[in-house]
Amino acid sequence: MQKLPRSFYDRDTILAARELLGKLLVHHAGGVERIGKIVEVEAYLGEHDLAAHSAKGLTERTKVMFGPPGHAYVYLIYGMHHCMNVVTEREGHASAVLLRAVEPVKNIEGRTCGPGLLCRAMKIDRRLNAHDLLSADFFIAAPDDQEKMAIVKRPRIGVEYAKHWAKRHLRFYLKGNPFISRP
DNA sequence: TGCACGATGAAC
DNA sequence: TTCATCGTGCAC
Repeated sequence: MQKLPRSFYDRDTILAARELLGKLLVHHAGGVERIGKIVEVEAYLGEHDLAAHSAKGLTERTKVMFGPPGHAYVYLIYGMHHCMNVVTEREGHASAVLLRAVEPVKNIEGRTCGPGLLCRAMKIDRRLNAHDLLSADFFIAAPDDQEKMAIVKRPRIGVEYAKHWAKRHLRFYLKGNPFISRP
């Protein structure tokens, strides 16, 4: 298991999103190490992407997306669910990758097939917002034995308001994986 | 200071 | 299809 370097995040968001599939999300909390394999993601490309939170510009909430790559952007949605993103590209370019589903690997209880569910199962909440993913307690790593899997491209979920951006295939998941949030 | 509205999930 | 529930962003 090899922790991903800063350079993994400091590049094209679509490329980073696709390569995050199959990687391991690791969170140490309360003396417990929880690990999930990332199987579904969505790319949010920056201020010009009408589906991205950063389309509203630099605000208190979105400032993490404008920050340096390799940090977590965690927010509360619908007043009750948390969503976890990985900030990508150079500082000032407000892009990120939303983690939509993971496959349980270690110490995972409950379902993980959805952005809110995976945060609940891995004990991720807003306290981890802006957390550096090159830290010791919260990071993403490449497994020692990652097999090459076919990737499916689909439109993103729940962003119908984003005009033509809603049609773009910026959702990626591992073909045939049973933990995908929706087909 | 008030208010409309979600990058969701679960129930009906 | 409906609803729970609250932080954020923007209008007043």
